[in-house]
Amino acid sequence: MPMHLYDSLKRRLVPFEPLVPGHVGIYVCGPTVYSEPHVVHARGPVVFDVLRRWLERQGNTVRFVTNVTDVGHLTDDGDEGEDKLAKRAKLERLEPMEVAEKYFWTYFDTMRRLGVRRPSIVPRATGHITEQIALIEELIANGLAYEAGGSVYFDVSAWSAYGELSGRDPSELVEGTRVEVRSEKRDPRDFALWKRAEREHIMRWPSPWGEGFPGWHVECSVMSTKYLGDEFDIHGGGLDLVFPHHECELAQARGAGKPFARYWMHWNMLTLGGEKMSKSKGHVVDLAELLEQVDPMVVRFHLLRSHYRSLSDFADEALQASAAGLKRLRSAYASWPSHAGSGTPAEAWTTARERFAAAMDNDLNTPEAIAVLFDVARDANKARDAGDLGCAAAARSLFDDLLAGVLGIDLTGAREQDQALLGDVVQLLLEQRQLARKRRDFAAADAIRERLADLGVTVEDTPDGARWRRQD
RNA sequence: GGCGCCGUAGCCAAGUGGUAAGGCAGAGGUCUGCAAAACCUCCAUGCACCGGUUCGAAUCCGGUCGGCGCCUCCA
Repeated sequence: MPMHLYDSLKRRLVPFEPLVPGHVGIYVCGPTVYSEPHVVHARGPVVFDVLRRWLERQGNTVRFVTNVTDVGHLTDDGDEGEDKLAKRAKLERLEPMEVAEKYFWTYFDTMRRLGVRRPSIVPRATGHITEQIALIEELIANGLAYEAGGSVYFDVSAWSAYGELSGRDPSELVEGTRVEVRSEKRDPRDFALWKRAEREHIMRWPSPWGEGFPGWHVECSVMSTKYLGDEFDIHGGGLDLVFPHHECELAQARGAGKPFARYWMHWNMLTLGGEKMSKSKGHVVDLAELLEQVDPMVVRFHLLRSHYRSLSDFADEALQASAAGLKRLRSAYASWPSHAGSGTPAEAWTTARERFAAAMDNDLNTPEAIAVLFDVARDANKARDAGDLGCAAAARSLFDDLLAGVLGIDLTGAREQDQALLGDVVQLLLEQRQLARKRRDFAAADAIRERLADLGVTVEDTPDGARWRRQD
């Protein structure tokens, strides 16, 4: 039974088969690096990080490409408004590239805290201007784009498939009240591939049509196919990118003769008290602030506790429930022995592993996979209490494998805390022992030293007080 | 106006034709000097509502009500 994924283009669950067996190419639309990351930026990276880990575990080599937009993304709509980077640069009195650098690293540092591994390649729009110009020239040659006043537009009327991804009828798009009319465009539905740079525009490159800058959608068509091939496996993004961004990407790529993505995946929005989090409405949770209050792993765990195609609510109560649940899994894990003395061998959890795999293979159903782990926790605690340490140890390696390895939930953090705690606890015992020595209760003092020695902690009395170390 | 999604216990959240996962919170119990943790038991005769199809529906169809998203920048 192969993995099944929901394909947004086909609008149904389909078996996933990589174009080249054993190799998977994934392209995910990354952020426009012009401001601090919000929680909304975390869902896609976390979900795709898990997808990547799961595919690799099936023996695939995954090339994971996430772009970073650093030019061409305008504040208002596709064709008017200021460039987001340029606007921010003015505000902060920085070079646009400085703005991009700053938020680029903030973004990836934050993602790393959430356990998101670095992409294989992180292409930037400004680094692929020549490729974008080449694609635009090809579209013009194919009769799908035209130049007007130093700008180039995609001719939607010439591409009948336009609307296939978002399920829109191109002829009805005109009816939309908010499709603006701009004189140099032949049709209000047309979108910019290349924009003429006005005199004051600070981000500009030479092109066959004069100085200008690329439209927002072109970069993804170009960079995905450059690094993954004209046809590649998975293209991902937020649900709100389906239209117009992905629709336009698809039209541009196919219009240039590229088969493009074979599977489209879109994650759903985050809500706060039932309302969609929206950057433009200021209704968002700042990630840095949130991470001061909760363990990054709680955020990751909470995101995975709902299916990626469902809404996920970040209300405080919901987040706290995740924190409490994760705490239970971690403390259970910490209570299990790391190596089996005797008892049930590793195949004790075969069924659990199968259930976990079935959930993951079913369109990455992480909530169900997590439910399996809670079942394991309960059963392993029971085994532990019954003295079946082999079974508990096997559960521990299962957690290492699935909770840490596949879902990317860090369990060593708990281990480091345990290490710190060990020191404090030994110190406490030494204080009690010192009190015993003071009242000349040497039997008690010696008992403490011997019991610690049994546990592998050597105590040595020195003129400066007691010292301890682990015997390894 | 067009397209689409959703409505499952106090909260979060799976399940998409075979008789309601899991988590949090809550109640009772075992254990315990008392707690905590852990474990056990309980916690939706019902999945917004009304019809229909079916041997059988939370799941399919129709309608009603309610919430939301996209059609502008957003992940």
